[in-house]
Amino acid sequence: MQSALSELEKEVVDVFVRIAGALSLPRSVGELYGVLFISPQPMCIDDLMRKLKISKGSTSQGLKILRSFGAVNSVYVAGDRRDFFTAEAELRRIVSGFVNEQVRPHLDSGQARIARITSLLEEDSSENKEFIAERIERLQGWQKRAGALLPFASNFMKPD
Amino acid sequence: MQSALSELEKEVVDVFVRIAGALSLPRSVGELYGVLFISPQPMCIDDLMRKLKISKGSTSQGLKILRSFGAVNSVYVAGDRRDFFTAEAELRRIVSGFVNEQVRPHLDSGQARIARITSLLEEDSSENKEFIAERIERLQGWQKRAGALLPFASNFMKPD
DNA sequence: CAGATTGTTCATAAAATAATGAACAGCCAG
DNA sequence: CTGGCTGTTCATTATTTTATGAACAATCTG
Repeated sequence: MQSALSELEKEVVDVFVRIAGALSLPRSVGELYGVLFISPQPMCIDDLMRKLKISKGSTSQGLKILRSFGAVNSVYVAGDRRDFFTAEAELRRIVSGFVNEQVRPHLDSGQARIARITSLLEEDSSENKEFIAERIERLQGWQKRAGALLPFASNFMKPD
Repeated sequence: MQSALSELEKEVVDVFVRIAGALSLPRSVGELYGVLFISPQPMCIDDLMRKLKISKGSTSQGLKILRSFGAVNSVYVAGDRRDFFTAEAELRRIVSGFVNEQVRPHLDSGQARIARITSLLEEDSSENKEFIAERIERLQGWQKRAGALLPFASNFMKPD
C-alpha cells in the first residue's frame, strides 16, 4: 500500500471533497470517503492518515461522521487489532442514512418552530395579520412538500 | 415601519437562517429573505439594514445572491429613487432558480471531472484496474441519477 | 453641471468552522 | 498487573467564511 495519492486517486478524492462541501460536511469527510471508495482493500485509520496526510483526530472524527449515516462499513481483518473500513457503495443506503440523520431532524425542528410561530400569530393583532397568516400557511406547505420529497428521493436511487 | 424585529419576525427569520445554512448560503441571505417574506410591503436596502442591523455591504451582497436565483423581485415604488424588493413566494421558481444557478454548474463540472478520470484510468495499469473501473462507472451512474432528480424535484413543487 | 443620494465593490476585521495533536480511556497479551 | 497498541476527545491553532464600512461609480435633481 503506497502512501501517496496517485493522480487518479487525487481526482476521485476531489470529486467527493466537492460533494462534501455541497452537503455542508468537512472537507476531510469527503477525502476519507473518496479514498475508501476507490480502495479495493479495507483501510484502517493509520492507512487513511498516511494517504491523506491528515491528523489522527480528523480521521477518527471524519469516520465517525461517515459511520453516522452509513457511508462506511466496518470490516473485520483477521489477526489485526485495528478497525478496518470500506466505503458503502450502495447509493440508496447512503442517501437514506443521510436523510434520516442529517436532514430529517432539521425538518422536524422546523415543524416545531412553525407551530410556535402560529401561536405567536394568534396573539398578534396587526393590520397585516391576514397577510402574515397567508405567509405562514405557505411556509407550512413548503415544509410538508419537503417532507414528502425525501422518501421519494431515497426511492429514486433504488437500483444503485 | 418600525425598525426592530418583532418576536414573530424573529422566529420567521430564524427559520430561513437555518434553511440558508443547509444550502451553504450566508446567514445574512437567510435573514434578508426572511424579513421580506413576512413583510406586506416591499422594502429597500435601508429598511433591511435597519430591521436586521447589518451593514450596507452585507445587504447589497445578500440581495445580489437572492436575485441571482430569483428568490427576490424588484419592485418600482413611485416617487422613490431607491430600489425596493419583495420575496418571491412561489417555491417552484425559487427552487428552479437555485437548481439552475447553484446546483447544475457543480453537476456539470463533476461530469467533466469524471470524464478526465476515465481517461486517466486508461493509462493506468494496476492489478486493481478492474475494481477501480467498476467504481468509476458507479460514480458516473450516481451523477446521472442526480441529474435526473433535479428537474423532477422542480416539478414536485408544482402547485406552489 | 454641482451636489446629493443610492447601490456596489473590495480590502480588512470579525466570526465560524475545521484540523491538529497531546492527553486519555479501553483493551488485549503476556 | 503491566506495558503497548488503538481509537476517541477536546482545548488550542489554523483556515475559511462572512460581515463591515469606506471608497467609488452611477444616477438623479435642481
